[in-house]
Amino acid sequence: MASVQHVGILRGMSSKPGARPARRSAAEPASTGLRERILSATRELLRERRFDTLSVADILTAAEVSRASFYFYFPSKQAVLGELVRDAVAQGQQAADPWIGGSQDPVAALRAGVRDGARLWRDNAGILMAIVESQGSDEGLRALWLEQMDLFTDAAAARIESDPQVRGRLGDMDVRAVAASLTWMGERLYYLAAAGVPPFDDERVLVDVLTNAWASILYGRPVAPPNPTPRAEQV
Amino acid sequence: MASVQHVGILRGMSSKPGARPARRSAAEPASTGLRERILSATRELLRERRFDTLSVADILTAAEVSRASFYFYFPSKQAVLGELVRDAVAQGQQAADPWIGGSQDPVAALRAGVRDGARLWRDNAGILMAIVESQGSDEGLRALWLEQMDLFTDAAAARIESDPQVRGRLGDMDVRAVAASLTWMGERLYYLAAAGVPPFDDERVLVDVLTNAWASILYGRPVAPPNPTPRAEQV
DNA sequence: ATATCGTCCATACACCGTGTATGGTTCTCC
DNA sequence: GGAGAACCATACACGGTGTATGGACGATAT
Repeated sequence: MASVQHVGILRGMSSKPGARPARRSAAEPASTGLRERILSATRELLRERRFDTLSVADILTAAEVSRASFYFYFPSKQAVLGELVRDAVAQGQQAADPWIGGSQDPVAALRAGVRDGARLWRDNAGILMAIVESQGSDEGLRALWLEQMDLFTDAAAARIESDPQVRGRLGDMDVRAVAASLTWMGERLYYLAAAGVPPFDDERVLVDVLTNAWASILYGRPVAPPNPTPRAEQV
Repeated sequence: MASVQHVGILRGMSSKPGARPARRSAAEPASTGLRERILSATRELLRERRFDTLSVADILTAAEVSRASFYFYFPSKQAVLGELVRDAVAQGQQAADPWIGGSQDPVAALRAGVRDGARLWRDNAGILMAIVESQGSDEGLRALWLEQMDLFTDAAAARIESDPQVRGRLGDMDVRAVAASLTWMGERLYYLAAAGVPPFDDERVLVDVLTNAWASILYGRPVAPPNPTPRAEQV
């Protein structure tokens, strides 16, 4: 029944009905475009509340926008979230694929990538948690998220393919599948960290574990954390 | 605002208001207890529909039960799901922790455990998908799921601790964290498989990848799939 | 046998959230 | 000075949830 519509959501995100705002004569330097107001109000609300506890009415109040205006710019609450997600992911796109530049030590580069991911999630916790949680309720958001994860997977898979060492280690295993599993493991752990679930709420633990997993699977070596808190010295 | 209530959900699941049903004089051998009817009707509906597209009204129709009766047995739709989840997990509890009995080859045992997990998810796809997806909307279900995952994590952590080989390999890494990451990676991949997301919708790929991940992280060795479809021979 | 309790049903209702519709205002640009 | 863009207030239809209310029937207790 609820199946093939919803295409509008992805569209609705970039459709700007008009370009220039106007009104509010002289008074109230309150703001620029309502559209932006809605976006940032939502972003702000998401910092303290879960997406599903948020009603359009809440956003309306926070953004000081009328109901009619809201629905003029966005087809739904979900569309707003969709745009926020795209923004967040795009913003941290370079942080996207692990081992960015060809650093000398691949594991160190890997760790840096993982850490970037952690920061991205920390800075956009509410938004990213929201879309992960909306997987079950909204077709459009589900598709959007799968799409984003696919990008990450592509990057990882390409990296794996390009490294004969790693590629060989994986034998006749499905490379894309391995890449995808790594991506999704990250997604899950970052989410749990954002949700405050121990032990992942400790960023150091999170990064260690994730880095170790990637390194073990790809390079076959366990990773001693580079900054051992329990054990001092030894830079 | 929505914070500290909801304790009732976990309670509500096991509270059987009465024990023996009665009514329906002679006609309609239709059924036994309404409670069971509700449960299995929901289970059945979940086989084709996502939980959030399900209304109590739908369940009512499917179970041929009145609204009043429903709320007599369950405080909410979520409570029904909660009970279904408990049942499902308990049913496959033995399949719960990987490497069950002390099989000779630890990796083979691991693979068997992973496969059991896959089956559990296949048999209860709708229910398990539902609870994963409800993480964002319901406090009670979130707690329930975290609790279940904790059980799995406990089992894995205990196993790790008991094996000096593995324990040593992990160095000064947080063992529970590693165990938890393995658990959650599984949760994610099983979920994606159930949702039909490639490449995990292929059970063989799923099992291979997961087994390889566990083996790589714990035993430091990549795993060649035991039943290579691409390459024949070599039992 | 009658009271009462537990199981169940039908129906109705209060409440809240969503998305749409209507009609009106003010500003800009042609 | 008229068209139209960018807004606002309000109201409403719709659908879902959870809570009555009132009543029927069978079982058990008195």
